[in-house]
Amino acid sequence: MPHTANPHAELRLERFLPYRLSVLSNRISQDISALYSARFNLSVTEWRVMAVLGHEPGVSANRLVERTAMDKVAVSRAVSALLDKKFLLRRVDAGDRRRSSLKLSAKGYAVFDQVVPLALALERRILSALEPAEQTQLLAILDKLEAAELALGVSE
Amino acid sequence: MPHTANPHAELRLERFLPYRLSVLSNRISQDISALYSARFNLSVTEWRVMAVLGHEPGVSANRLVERTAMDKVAVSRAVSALLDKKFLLRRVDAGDRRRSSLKLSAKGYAVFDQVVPLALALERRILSALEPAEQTQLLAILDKLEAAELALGVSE
DNA sequence: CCATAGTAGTTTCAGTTGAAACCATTTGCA
DNA sequence: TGCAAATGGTTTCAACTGAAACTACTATGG
Repeated sequence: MPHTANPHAELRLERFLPYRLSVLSNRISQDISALYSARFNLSVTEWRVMAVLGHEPGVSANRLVERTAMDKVAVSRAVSALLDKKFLLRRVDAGDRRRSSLKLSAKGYAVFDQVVPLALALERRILSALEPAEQTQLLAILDKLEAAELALGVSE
Repeated sequence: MPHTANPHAELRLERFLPYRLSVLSNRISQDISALYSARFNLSVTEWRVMAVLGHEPGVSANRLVERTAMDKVAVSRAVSALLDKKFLLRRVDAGDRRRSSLKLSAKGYAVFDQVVPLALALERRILSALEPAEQTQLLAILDKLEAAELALGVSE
């Protein structure tokens, strides 16, 4: 039975790609943050900073900004919170005294070494919902979307 | 040349699925919101509420919460902002006076009808970075991940 | 050298957010 | 009935956020 045409634009939010990505990614981020937020009293921003420093010790705050896609205010605050918690060491750069070099302290590494396996396990658990072929496809798709998004955005 | 083993856990943020999803989805959300935030003075939350109501007129605030994955405080505020802007009509439910039924006003539909095509065009533009086969794959993968995430989370 | 411009990082301030408390109403059920 | 529990929705309050202003330092061009 044909019905009267809807005179308005059609959009089904639950089929709309950007919306789906946003909801999915927020839910996953929450799951991940549940791994460390309560146990180690870390915010998402703080954890991201630690994650970069665990892999790339000695970088500057500025480089953290590039690597984490967070803004410099957020990074500055995360770094100072982590310094308060003694998870980080800061050394002012001899050559350029505006800049300083950051790395995890022993205490910071202790946390990092506990969180990383949990995070990787959760990632595997999520991926395990997919066939091996789909896992490969997803990675390829993400590469392309990231590249396209950079091209798109140029974010004024 | 073999190097000394890194004694610490290994995590490369830029290869870590949850992180990649989060960055990608935030960038895309920003692109979308650029379509309506300045022009129509809408926040993301407000737009989402309008998007649901454009498709499902007459639902309650509570149902908006289910459908948008936003919390009820956010929905409550978005609804009241949209009422102020005269984009929405509210009618208290006769049967249950705690509840009310919401829909877009003519003014609201005018905005909705302008934004929807822009949003869909952007979605197509993003998907056009992928081969047709990949587009299909992505949708299948999203379905599975969403289902798995629901199973995982149970998000207390 | 000095002055101007640029960069690294921090602080301020004005929103925005969400958890918890709240109010109004309805639903069970003794 | 009538009263405790549940539900729809709003308000409050404290924490979080980002743009813009700021401090400190370095680079550059005259």
